[in-house]
Amino acid sequence: MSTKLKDIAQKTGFSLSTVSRVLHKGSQKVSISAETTRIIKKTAEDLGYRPNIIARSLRTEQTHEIGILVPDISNPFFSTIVKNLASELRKFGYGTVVYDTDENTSLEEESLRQLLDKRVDGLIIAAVGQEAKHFKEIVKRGIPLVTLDRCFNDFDVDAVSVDNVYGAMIAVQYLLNEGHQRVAFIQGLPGTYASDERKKGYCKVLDIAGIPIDPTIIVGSDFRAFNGYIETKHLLSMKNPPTAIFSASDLITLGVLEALREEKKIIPQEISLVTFDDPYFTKYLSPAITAVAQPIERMVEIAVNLLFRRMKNPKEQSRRVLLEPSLIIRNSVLRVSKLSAIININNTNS
Amino acid sequence: MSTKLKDIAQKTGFSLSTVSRVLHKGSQKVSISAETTRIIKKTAEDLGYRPNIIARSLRTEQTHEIGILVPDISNPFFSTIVKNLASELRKFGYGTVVYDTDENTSLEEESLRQLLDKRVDGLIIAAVGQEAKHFKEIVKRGIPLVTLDRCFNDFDVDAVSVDNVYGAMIAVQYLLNEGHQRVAFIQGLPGTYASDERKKGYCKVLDIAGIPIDPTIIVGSDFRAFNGYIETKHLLSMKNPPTAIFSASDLITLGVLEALREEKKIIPQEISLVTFDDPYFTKYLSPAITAVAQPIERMVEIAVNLLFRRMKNPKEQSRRVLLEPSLIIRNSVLRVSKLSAIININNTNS
DNA sequence: ACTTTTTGTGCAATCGTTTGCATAATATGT
DNA sequence: ACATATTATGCAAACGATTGCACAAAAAGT
Repeated sequence: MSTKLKDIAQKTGFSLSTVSRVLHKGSQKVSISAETTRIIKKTAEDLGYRPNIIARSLRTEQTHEIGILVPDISNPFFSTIVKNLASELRKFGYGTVVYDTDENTSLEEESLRQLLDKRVDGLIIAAVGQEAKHFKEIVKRGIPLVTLDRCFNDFDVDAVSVDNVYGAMIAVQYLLNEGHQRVAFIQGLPGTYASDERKKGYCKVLDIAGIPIDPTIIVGSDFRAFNGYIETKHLLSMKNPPTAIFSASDLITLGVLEALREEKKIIPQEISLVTFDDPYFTKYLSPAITAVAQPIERMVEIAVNLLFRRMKNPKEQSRRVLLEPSLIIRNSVLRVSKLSAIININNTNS
Repeated sequence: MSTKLKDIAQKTGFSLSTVSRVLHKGSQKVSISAETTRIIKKTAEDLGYRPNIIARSLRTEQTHEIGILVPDISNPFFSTIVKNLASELRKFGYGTVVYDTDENTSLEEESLRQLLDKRVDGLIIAAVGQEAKHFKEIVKRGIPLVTLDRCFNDFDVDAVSVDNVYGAMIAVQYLLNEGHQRVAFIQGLPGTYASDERKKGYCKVLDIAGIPIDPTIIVGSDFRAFNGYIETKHLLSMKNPPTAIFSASDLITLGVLEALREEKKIIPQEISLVTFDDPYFTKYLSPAITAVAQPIERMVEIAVNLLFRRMKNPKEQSRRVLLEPSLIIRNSVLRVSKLSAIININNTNS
């Protein structure tokens, strides 16, 4: 087996405690002679000592692991988040344990239980829905938790997300200003924070512009590509089809693209498109798609920050950080009339 | 704190050992009365007992965790693999610890060390390059290891991968049969198994077809999108540009698409394109891209199988499984002349 | 009725660390 | 020169589980 403290103790003649104290920087309360330190460190090096973190965790009741819960790791938006989280947390000496909840609340509960069984020191989660009772339980138990991207309305917890209402507003505003009057919205899973907020933004702008909201062109039921596909097919088949589509997420947009290709509709000549999320592939498409970009690196950085703050100071008032998304204008929107009534919105969202 | 065995022992009056034996199905060598079992199970339930897996791991020297190493989790090919691995391993009661090596050998070594520190029970890896000495070390130490996707030439270890040579061959064969004479190859990181094998296949078909290999149109230096972008720009600027591009991976292809869009080249009218890998977005593009698809689910299944077999039987002869990829023909290739010399290849790769 | 086997339970060691407390040796202050 | 402070080290008890061994009681075999 691998070397342990005992081996080093035996070889050097020092006690287990002394060896432990030398090799474990933490406990500086006690002093150790320079010579002893040297000898022990050298011996440890020679023997290729690596601490048994399992034993350490058992004793210290800390794992230095952060649990991460995402709805779908194969979605590039989340895999990018996971990648960034891992590298950010690594800087602070923390590892990550990632679970994919498959946009499924019961799998989410199950995964959460597993993470707790693993005794993670904290959690960063992008929740499936608005069902928060299992998470509230966690927080009550004093386990640091930060929500990322997906927020809870009725749960006061550290959170970071993009301002989804505002993001939807700038997208729809842009479409209207280019002269579109009939803009469809393909939403994600109703009940999820991201989807509902985006819908709010969509409605708000139509309202400001004085365009009546037509519920028949607010469609969609989840965040996957197939949803985008099926709803686009449906929208195109209407007697009075929309001239533009605003899509609630990157995957949905993929489905939209597939349907448009099948139906031989040319973007933007025959239909315009704006999407929420700016996955890496949007800029490679022809035409490139106009998109609402989320500052992922910044979100991740803030999430980690909030988490560590919480870990240091468990009693502190919780904070909710909303970041401003930006509209990246590419070539997927047709200007259908000369500018008439330019509408203007301000980001007055809390 | 959470309930532990001791609490249950105290509450029921039985000893720690008895409680442990009831709650831990494993040790069936000893029998326990049905009544006792009932009482203890009920009490455990009531108290919401959850075993401390850290303590358990310390004692049993098993973590029930499998370490996974991938070069880039934000690449959809690998994030799909990770997702599938996690769900497949979960079926067997194993968790996963995922590390992203960022296509970087020294980060790979570092990650490997971390995984060992975590005492994972086995490893499934997609290695960065052909540098295998750190992995050989692992195998010598008796830790079960399976390589996935990326194989080592000079390292006899359980491995599963697609037949990359064959995959490249069917792709290039198809291009030639559609009448292309000048086919460029944009490779990935030279020295990696995947890239080198695909290049072999490319060369082999040209050889069979009697077309001399032009080293100036074998380009590229890594698996990322920017590589595809820059090399496509370069290929298009040649005095004698290729009529078709065969791209070694999905991300490279994204870069190719970006460059083609910038240069206003229409696919397939002005340039044809076939890509290795069949990431989920290929079918959403217009035109849809012809691609060499890898049977990811099958690869994952086999990798997990090999791993468990190895864990059961450490001495067994190692196996290497090569799966057959398939060409998914879509609309990114132009037929440039009527069929003349149809070439035929057989999958005679070992 | 007396061995032998089976069944049910408990004792105590162990896994590899960390850390509060005790203590010996040395240094410092007066 | 003596009291006190500081420095350097070791002892032993945790952390929460698993498991070989011992042993009593009950069942089975003769």
